[in-house]
Amino acid sequence: MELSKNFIPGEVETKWYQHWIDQGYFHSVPNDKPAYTVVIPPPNVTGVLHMGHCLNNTIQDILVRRARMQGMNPCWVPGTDHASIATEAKVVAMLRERGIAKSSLSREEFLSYAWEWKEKYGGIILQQLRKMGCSLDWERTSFTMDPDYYETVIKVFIDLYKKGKIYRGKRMINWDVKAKTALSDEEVIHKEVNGKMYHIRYKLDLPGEEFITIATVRPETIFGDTAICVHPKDPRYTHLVGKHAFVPMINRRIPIIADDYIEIEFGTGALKVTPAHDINDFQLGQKHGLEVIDTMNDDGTMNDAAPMYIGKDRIEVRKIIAKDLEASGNLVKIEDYVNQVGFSERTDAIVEPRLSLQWWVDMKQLAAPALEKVMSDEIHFHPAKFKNVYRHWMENIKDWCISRQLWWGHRIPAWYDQEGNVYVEASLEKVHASFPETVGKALYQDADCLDTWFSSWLWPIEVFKGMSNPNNAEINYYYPTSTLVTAPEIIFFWVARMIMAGEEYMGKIPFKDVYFTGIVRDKQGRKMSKSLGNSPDLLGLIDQYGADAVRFGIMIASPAGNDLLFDESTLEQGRNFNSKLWNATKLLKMWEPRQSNEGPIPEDATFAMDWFQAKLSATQLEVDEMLKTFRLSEALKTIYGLIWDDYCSWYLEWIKPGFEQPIHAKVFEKSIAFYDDLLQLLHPFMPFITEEIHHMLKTQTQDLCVQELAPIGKVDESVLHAGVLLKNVISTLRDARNKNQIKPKDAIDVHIQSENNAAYQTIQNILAKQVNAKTVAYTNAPIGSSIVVALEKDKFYLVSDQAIDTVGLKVNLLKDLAHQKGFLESVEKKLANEKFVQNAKPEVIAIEQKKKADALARIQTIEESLAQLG
RNA sequence: GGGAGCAUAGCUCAGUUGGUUUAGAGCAUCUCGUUUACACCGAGAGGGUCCGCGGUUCGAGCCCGUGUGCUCCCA
Repeated sequence: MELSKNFIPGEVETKWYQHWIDQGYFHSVPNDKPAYTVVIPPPNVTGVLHMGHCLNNTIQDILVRRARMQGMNPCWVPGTDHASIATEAKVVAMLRERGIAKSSLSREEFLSYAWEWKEKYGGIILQQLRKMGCSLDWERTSFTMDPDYYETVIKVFIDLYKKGKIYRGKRMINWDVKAKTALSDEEVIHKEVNGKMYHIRYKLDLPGEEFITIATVRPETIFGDTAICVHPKDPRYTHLVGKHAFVPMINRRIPIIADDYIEIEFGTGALKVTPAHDINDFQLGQKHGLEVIDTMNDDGTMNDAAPMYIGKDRIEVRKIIAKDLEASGNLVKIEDYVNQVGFSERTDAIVEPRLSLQWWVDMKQLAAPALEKVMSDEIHFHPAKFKNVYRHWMENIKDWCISRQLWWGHRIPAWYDQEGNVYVEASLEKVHASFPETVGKALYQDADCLDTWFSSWLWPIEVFKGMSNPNNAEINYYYPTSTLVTAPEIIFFWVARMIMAGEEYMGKIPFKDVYFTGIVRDKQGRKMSKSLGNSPDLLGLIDQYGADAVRFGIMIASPAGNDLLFDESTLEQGRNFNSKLWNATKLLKMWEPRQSNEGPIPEDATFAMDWFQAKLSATQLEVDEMLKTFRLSEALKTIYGLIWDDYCSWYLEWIKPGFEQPIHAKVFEKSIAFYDDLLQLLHPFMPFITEEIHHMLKTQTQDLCVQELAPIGKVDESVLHAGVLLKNVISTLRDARNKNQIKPKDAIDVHIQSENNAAYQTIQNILAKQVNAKTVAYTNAPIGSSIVVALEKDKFYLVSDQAIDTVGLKVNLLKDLAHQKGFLESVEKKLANEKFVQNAKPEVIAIEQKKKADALARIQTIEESLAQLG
């Protein structure tokens, strides 16, 4: 069979993915094997695959495929999140394009559009995950608004309400003026913005023309001012405390109060207090019993509290009012000022602090056990540094605002009567049943939906119907899940809350390990974003390089716990690795028909096989340890080196028969077996090409995907050391050839001067092949007119037809000598230090003494070689 | 303002309880090479006052203090 020049991924990927699905390899049912459960962080139902998903899901797939090979019963559950704000925003935008305003639709009409849209576009992302090779159990695909999931969310709301952990209250919330909804603190992104600081003077209610000047970045909110506050010890203002001033333009009279919250140095030292529009002012207002005047509508425009600007957007008003204040003589000055402004994560609108009646979860009690589980390492965080972040947040936890003024989501199960009484039940019928006094009354349901995360926090439980069908066989088998792989950005949104829900509703942690991936950034370290246009098209990259290469590229550049600087060159490296694997296959296939059973296995081939076996076992152990500790990138690097360097560059060259010569059948079979082991080791990282080659090597009884790992063999350390020696000799002699400009084609004669010839005899054929030597001989005395090379205590004389560059040789030897002498000196100094000899452990001293002996021997060898050069 | 983390080769990173040859890998760079697996390749080389300063120790990339720079989280 003639193989194509290079590996062509496209067809192979489609073929194997379909085959794996057809065989049902990814579908899990409870059995007597240990479960390895992973629930996907559900992407937004409207989402498309980006680099972050690629990293995150590649990692999950590696863990899941590895578990499958380890004989566990892996179950990786796919699904999507209804993502209320993001999805509703997309549907609104879609409707607007069709000329339909959301406000013209009833709730039911809007939701039918939303569902239609979800059915059409939702889940594209799940298709894309197949392209990457993810071994998800598609029969378990879940959605946070599936009927039983929906009921569960409602049930949890009612339960927490009845336990007194959910309440309704008027609080300052973050208001998204574009989406017209409340946001949780976590949904607000603070950015530095270049703004202005306006100094505005307020006329005092005193005889004469006296003023007090305040500094603010938000002059448009002056209509909501209900006090001016100064520091009680600020000598500039003490005489004014208790007096009054007038708000410019509307001339409303407000008190001047004192509070040590004020920073004397900041601005003018006098603060305008606007309780309706600033969280700190609100608290100050509460403390001092100030009035709250809301000056804005829910879309961010001014209301009738700001009579001259009604209906104008607050940002626009900021510019206009500056001019108007100037005209009225109240504007003292404007300075440039950089401040932090909150933006909505979803709509990027500037968030307005707003006083509003919302639903809240009391977090204090929920947080305590969830904190403990992580601090005690019952749940392991990888990397552990995130424990600090988690603790800090949990210890300062604030109540969770869970109502959103949206239609797409789980509608809050609360009904109100005309008197404003609240009845919380799953349906109107149940309200009537539980509260007979409501029968016959006009009740209306809360119009709001719940925060998306109020459903996501039940994900590891409800994908197995753990709430809607408690104690079913699946939840009992799969829960707690094994590993959660997610971004550190959602540690509070999601991870912390899942732990709380797990404790509250299952009495158990939801997962044992949490692996936090890095954030994917571009080469310059910038976050990937639509606006920067630095987010590559993932499917395009898969087409270009192949899914395996993309997986390789993203994993090799992804150190545990660090951000990943995405650079297409690592994908190239992945593609090159594909080629390497492909070419090694070609070589083996070329040898296949040349097998021979005649005679014993050559001694050098035996050595090569023993050595690679030892190397393979040693590396398998290493990789095992790395994967256990989630050092995936390191594991991949190690496997990469094992295949490319040890197997291809060394092993295959060592056993390679001469031109058109036969290969011993036993050696061939062993080489195929080694290669298959390597493919298996690599499979979780690069599933497609490994499965393909696995089947090319020979007729297989089993797919690689489900092949269990064989126990790891014993590591023969002495063979390993012999291999290191051989490699060193080869490299050293090749270097000498290079430095002396001996052409690769010119064969040389090698004479070895060693006290241990036996060590070289088994490997001399390999040595000859690798350094292109006609002969390898042993000697007790220097060989004239040769190139001398020293390695440890042994000397090698290379005889060639080429002229010898004795000058160059000498330079190198002298350099080496200087290095060795310097080293010897440092060792001797250490050994001469009495305190060292007294305090250091005996092993350490022994090592130092060996270092000294080795260095002395080496110096002697070099000096002899130099003497011979004359 | 509060908290956390990071600083090792041009780049991205390893470096496990302080001692395992005066620091390792991959990529990039340079030199040589088209010898039937592979130029998406092979062989080889160069490249680092381990951020500065101070301390503990017989001994510090690793521990302590301090300074500087960067990143993230919270307000």
